[in-house]
Amino acid sequence: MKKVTIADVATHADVSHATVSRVLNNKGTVNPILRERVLSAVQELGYKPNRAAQRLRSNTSDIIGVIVSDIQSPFFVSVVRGIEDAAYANQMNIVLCNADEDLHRQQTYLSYLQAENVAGIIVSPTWHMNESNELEMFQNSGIPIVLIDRIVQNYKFDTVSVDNVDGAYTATKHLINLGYRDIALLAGNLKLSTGKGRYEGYIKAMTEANLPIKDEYVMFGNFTQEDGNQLTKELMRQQNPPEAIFTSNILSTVGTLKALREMGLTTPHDVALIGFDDLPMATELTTPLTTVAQPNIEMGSEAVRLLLRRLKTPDAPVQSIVLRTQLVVRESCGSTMRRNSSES
Amino acid sequence: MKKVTIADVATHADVSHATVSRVLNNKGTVNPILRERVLSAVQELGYKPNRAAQRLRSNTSDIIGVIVSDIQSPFFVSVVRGIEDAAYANQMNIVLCNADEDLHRQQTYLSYLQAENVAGIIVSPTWHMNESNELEMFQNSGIPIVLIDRIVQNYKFDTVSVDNVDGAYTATKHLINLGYRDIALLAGNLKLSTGKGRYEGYIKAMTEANLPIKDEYVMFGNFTQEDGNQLTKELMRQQNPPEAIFTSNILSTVGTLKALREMGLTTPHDVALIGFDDLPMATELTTPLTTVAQPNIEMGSEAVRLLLRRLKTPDAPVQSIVLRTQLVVRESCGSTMRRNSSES
DNA sequence: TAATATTGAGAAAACGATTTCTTGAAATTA
DNA sequence: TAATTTCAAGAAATCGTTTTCTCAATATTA
Repeated sequence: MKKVTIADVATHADVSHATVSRVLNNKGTVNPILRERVLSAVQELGYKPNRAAQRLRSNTSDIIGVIVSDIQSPFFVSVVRGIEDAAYANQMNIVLCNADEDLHRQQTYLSYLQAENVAGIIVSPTWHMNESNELEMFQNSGIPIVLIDRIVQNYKFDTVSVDNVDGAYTATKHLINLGYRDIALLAGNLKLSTGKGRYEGYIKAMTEANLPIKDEYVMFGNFTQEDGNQLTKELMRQQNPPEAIFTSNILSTVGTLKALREMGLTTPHDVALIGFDDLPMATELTTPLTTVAQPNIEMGSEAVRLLLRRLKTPDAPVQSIVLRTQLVVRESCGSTMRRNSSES
Repeated sequence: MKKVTIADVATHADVSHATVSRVLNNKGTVNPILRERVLSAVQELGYKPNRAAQRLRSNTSDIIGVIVSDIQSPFFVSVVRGIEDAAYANQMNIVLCNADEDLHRQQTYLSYLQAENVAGIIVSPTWHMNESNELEMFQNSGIPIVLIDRIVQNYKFDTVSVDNVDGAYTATKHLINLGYRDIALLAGNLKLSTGKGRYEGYIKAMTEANLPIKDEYVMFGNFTQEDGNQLTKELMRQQNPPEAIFTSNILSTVGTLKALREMGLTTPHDVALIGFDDLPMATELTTPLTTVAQPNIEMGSEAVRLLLRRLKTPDAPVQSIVLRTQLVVRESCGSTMRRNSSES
């Protein structure tokens, strides 16, 4: 019931508590006999050092704060998995915070983590970010920050991201190669590095192929399932609906899938579909989904690696890791353009 | 750069640090003028109380430890979401630990959380549990534990679970009502309350309908996707494969879905399928999946509620909350038994 | 053997808060 | 006005560690 402290161990082993500390931390030298006494006293009493006291004294923490903008997104789920595994492997723990795409909530968590004096923070900031400068206070706070997935430029933080332009380019190009010309983009918020990069990749592929970029085919949402659903319906209800859709994040893709089903449309028959970021169930869908897959787990572990590196060498130059995406061809784009057959 | 402490605020406001503390915690009485001075000093210096110091002194924590056995399971993802939301609403934070169905890892985390002196722990224990008594030390440790989803009987902890027997009974009954007789069960480990309860519900429904329980139709796995995949293949390769399968957890269901696809079988044509626990993508699958849905989010929030209750009233009687499941009929069981037509 | 170096371990300081103790001043009462 | 109560705020203790300081005992060197 009562908390057992280092003093209890000391009296039980008949030494000073300084000696107990020395034994436990392998600092200094201590007589093997006393060491043995201490060790068995620790064992006997089930002593566990109080982390709060340790943290207060040594001013270090083994906690990594993780702030994601949507804890339920399959993308973040696997990123967090990657972080957790890497953290555990390095005897660190994570406190998981779900900002839920809410700036105020993100602020609350950042402030909390700072007061908590965590070792570092891995954050995928909400898209409201640029409007103010919440991360400012961390610039010189001594608490290192690693940005993951969503990068904001204004700060000198280590970052882990994916080559969004290239991924989107690859996706769009894939559609073009299959013969599609009227290709729609479900874009994300351009304030987001991901939204911006994927938009640019789309533009690049289209212009390179001399295809017109039509305003009515480029829909901007906020990377949510609801937006994906809504915008897809708008898209497909137009007089000339697109032949293909590139949904530029996973939640939009899910929204699109649901919208198409609700409208009684199928892929690739009625419209081709390629998504950004893979889905565990992608192979089991009505039509197995073609996507540009991200190395989610790896993103997580890389973020931890960067964080640990910075903790070890605080003055190392800022590092930005850009991982590559991978095109995973399944069936939702067909093997060639189907427009003619579908219009027959 | 330098950490700003209460002493800094005190000198800046030209008061003692006791006064600063009083202002910040609204304890005792303090002259409005000084209060104002303190408040603006806090503002000016950007002072944030050091949590480690607070925790050490007051011996309280606002952290809830959460240990799940698989951070990537859609089930736990939404449970955690429920926990996170409820925690945030009560100014508490969660540190998320993924035991990954590994007893040693679970132990490490439990020990960590205890040393960390968290306010309480919500845990869904791994199925290796009964073999030893890891939770023993928490019996009188003053750190309340809430068991969620998987219940172990030996301890006097508050629990949140689902009526597994009833849910499985409902699922099996649903299949029986549709005319299926050769109904297979993908059971989980019987050491797990969930595995056991769902097994019992199946048995109950079968015996009640006077249907034989055939050994070759009851497969035991460990609630993993791999087991689901493997066992389904064994099941369907038998001379007389079942007409219907009840997969008793979400990961088995996913495994089964993949197995069926790999074998070129479809639901409900070749075999009917009903799962336990719903899936976000259930409606978008090749055949929309019929399931017994669990109130995942609610389970999470209830667990937090129980924890907070116990923190407030440590001696309240142990409470066990049992939530109900809900049958969600979609298409994977067909609208009636198809055996005859499929054999034509 | 005397002088110095090394070692071992207790005493005490420090980390940054909260809370109790204490005291001087102001306010109330007789 | 003197005695007593109330109040406001500083001084000091406390939480449980880690680490520095200190000093006695032993080992090493000349």
